[in-house]
This record gives sequence, C-alpha cells and structure tokens, in this order.
Amino acid sequence: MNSTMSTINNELLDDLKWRGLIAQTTDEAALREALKKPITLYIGFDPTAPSIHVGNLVVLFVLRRFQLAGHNPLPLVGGATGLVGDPSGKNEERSLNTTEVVEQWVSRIRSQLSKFMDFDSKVNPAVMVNNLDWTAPLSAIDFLREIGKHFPLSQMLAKDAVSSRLNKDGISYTEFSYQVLQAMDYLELYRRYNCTLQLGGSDQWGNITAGLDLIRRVEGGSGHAMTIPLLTKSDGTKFGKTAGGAVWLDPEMTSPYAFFQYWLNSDDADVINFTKVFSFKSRQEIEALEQRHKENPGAREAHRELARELTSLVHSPEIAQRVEVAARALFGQADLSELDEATLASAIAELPRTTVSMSAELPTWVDLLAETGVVDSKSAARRIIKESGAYLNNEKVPSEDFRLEKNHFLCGKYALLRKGKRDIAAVELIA
RNA sequence: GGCGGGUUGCCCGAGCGGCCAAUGGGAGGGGACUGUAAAUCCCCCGGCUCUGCCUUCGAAGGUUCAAAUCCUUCACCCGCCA
Repeated sequence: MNSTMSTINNELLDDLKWRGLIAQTTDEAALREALKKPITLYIGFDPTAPSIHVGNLVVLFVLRRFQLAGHNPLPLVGGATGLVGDPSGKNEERSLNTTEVVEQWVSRIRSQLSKFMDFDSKVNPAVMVNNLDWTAPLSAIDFLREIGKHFPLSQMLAKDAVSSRLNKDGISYTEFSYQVLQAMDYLELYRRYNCTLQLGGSDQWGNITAGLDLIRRVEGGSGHAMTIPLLTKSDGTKFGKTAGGAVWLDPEMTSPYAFFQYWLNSDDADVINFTKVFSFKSRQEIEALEQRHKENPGAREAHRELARELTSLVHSPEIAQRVEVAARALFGQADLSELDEATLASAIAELPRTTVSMSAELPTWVDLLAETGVVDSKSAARRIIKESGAYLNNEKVPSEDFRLEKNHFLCGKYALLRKGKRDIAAVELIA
C-alpha cells in the first residue's frame, strides 16, 4: 500500500454505512465531527492461530479505509491479550497456548497485518503496536492498584461475554480479566498516540467501552467506539468457512489457488455484499457491477472481480493472474490433452499434488487421492468412486482398484485427479 | 453437604443387555439440473490390508458367552433441598 493519501474524506462514515460496516458507535454526531480532522484509531488482533483469516479481513479493511481517508491507524497485535484469551463470543474456556507458540504467532500476524497498511506515508503512516510492550513490564501489584482499582465489579460482571459464561460453564479469573487488559490498551494508546477511536467486531463492544470508561476515570478524557457487524451469508452458514476449515491468508495454510476459488464460488446472493465489504472499488463502480451481475449472473463477473482483487491484495497481482489462468485451464471445456506442457505445468503448480516414481508399480486412484489430502481417508476416496464422482483427467474412474498407467500421464508427466466438480489434485511422474 | 437428572459420532439428539458403527435432524460429500451459483430431487456420510476385521457412545475398573445399555469409583454439567 503506497498510494498518496487522499485528504480527509468526510464521506467516510456514509461510505462505511453503505457498505454495511457499522454495527454500533458511540455518539455518532460527535464521531462525525471528530473525523473532520485526522484522528488516530486502533484495532487489535489476538494471535489465536498462526495466521489471520478472511473473517479478520473485514475489520482490518475498515482500518485501511480509515487510513485511505487520511486517519492514523494503529494495527495492534495482541501479544499480551493473546496469552490470556478473550471470552467474547466463546461459550467455553479456552486452553492457553504456550508463550513460545504465541510469540511465534505474533510475529507471523504482525507481518501479515503489515501488508495492508502504509507505514511509509509522510502524512499519516501506520504504526504497528504490540500490547505486550506495556503489559509485560507491569507488576501484578501495580496492575491492581493503578488499573484494577478503576473497575467496578458490577460493571465487569454485567458484560455480555462474562454474564453469559457465568450462566453456562463458568469463566476463569484469567479470561474474566481480559476486558481490563483491553481497556488498558486503549488507555495506553490514548496516552501515547492520542488514539481516540477503537474499532472491533460487534462482540468487542463491551471491551471497547471498558476502555472508554477507563480513559474517562484515569485521564478525564474521552474517545469513541465503533463496531463492525459480523458478516453473514445468505444461507445462514458461517462466512469464511469451508469443509477444510477457515480460509487463511497464509499461503501454506490456504493455497492462493484455493483462496481465489473460495471467492469465485461465492453465492450469487452474497457476492455484491462481499464486494462492498472487501473491495476498495468505489460505490459507483460497485453499483455498476451489481447492475451487470443482476442482468447476467451466469457470467460471474462480480465473482471474478472479487476473487481477482482480493487475491491480488492478499497474495500479489502476479499470483492472482497465475491462479486464474490455472483455474481457467483446469475448468475449461478444452480437452486436457490439448493443453501444452507449459500451461499444464503452471496450472498444476497451484494444486495439491503428489509424485510417483516411474520404476515401481503405479498406485491406485484411491491411494493417490488420499495422499494429496483431497479426502480424509481412503474409505472416503472409495466412496467417491462408488458414487461416480471420481475422475482421472476428466474421465470417470470406473472401479475402486483402478490403477494409473504410464499412458495416463499428459505430456508424459502429469495426471489430474478430481473429486466432484471442483476438487482437483495432481500427480507428477518422476524418474 | 444431601437427593435427583445428565455426559452418545462434526453439532443437536434417540437408544437403556444381544437384531448397534448405533434412529432422526442439521452440517458435510457425490450425482442429476445449471453457470466452478442457489433452490430442488436422488444417494452417501468411523477406519482398514473391506463378503471380514479394528476403534468409537465422559474416564478407569468390574459383572456377563455378550454392554452405549448393568455395577463400582472418578471428573464435569444441570436441577431441587440445606
């Protein structure tokens, strides 16, 4: 991200509203007024996994929109809060990760966050912060005297995240304290950077307002809170989940090919909403796109645009280009045997794959599919064959013990395994 | 502390000595129809060296030819009484 920053954009809140990105704010008129000048704002990301996922992108992109509008973003990675565990939205206590693991996740997430912010702007550079920096040096006694003293227990217990847990399986003192840590972050950023806005998912409201209370009590200051709605899909299922789990940004965890496919396969009913949330196209562009989508959904133009834009942003324009070409080759009507070796090789490079040796007897389709991880077990692979959803080079696999032969390899080297309509893997024959 | 109820496959939830890898629903998967969409219909849905074998019904023991189902202890949850 290196474009020159636009001047302060008074339309920001209206644009966010139009995109459906505002769930709740503190005094909106006051926030609107404050946004006429550049302000400093933050969002926290806790290291609960080695990578952030597409769900996290929703709020991260809102932070980016603020920066594009001329404000000063502080992406925060929760090196401290990640060690404690946020009870918000969780109905049971989570087990703690080791400090080594969290430390490693912090550094990975930090570098992921970096890709979406401009740290070199002369006007409003982003500043990466880690709450471990001010939390770790604090002693338990100081914490209790300087911070804890300002938290009335009645208010802490009234927070949704806490009270719902008290009515269920209970909550540990550790997770109970989470809101205090997050409140302390806001206070600390208020002091250090005059940060006066915290963004977060809608389940963060309680934690954010805890911070506002603390700022008022300790500094007599005030700030704003804004939450972003949970993104939902039209069919009611969770956004950002596939059969294989979350859609991650880390290319090792979700391949760029799979990432691209995830967006390309969005429901027609969702694709425009997703575009509003994830695309940095203007309202005019999106409305025009929506028009074309409605007229001819089968063209999948909106899907393609969304997949392209996001894959370019998250991975790179080159990678986006590559996986799109690969997908086109693999899904094209064209006979696979007509693909030239270079096209085939680069398409296959994007797929889950395995290799077999020329010397030994060639394995069965079942073994190979299980090996690539497209199915969970060989039983599952056999089942697919029985249900006639198994393909080798786009031809149906007839029986369970179907074995590959040398002449199956396209260009003498590659074979394509497919499960169902769109799950593809590759086998490479090596000497 | 006392009494009673519960803990089942990814989730919810039946089963209460053999016919149980375990009813049903949801999620998920395959097929048909399409547009690498949705809806709909049909089928599948623990694993394996697959006409059989192995591992699952909170944990560990026990009774029995045979247990998810009975007994004992432990852990956690939920009621009612103190």
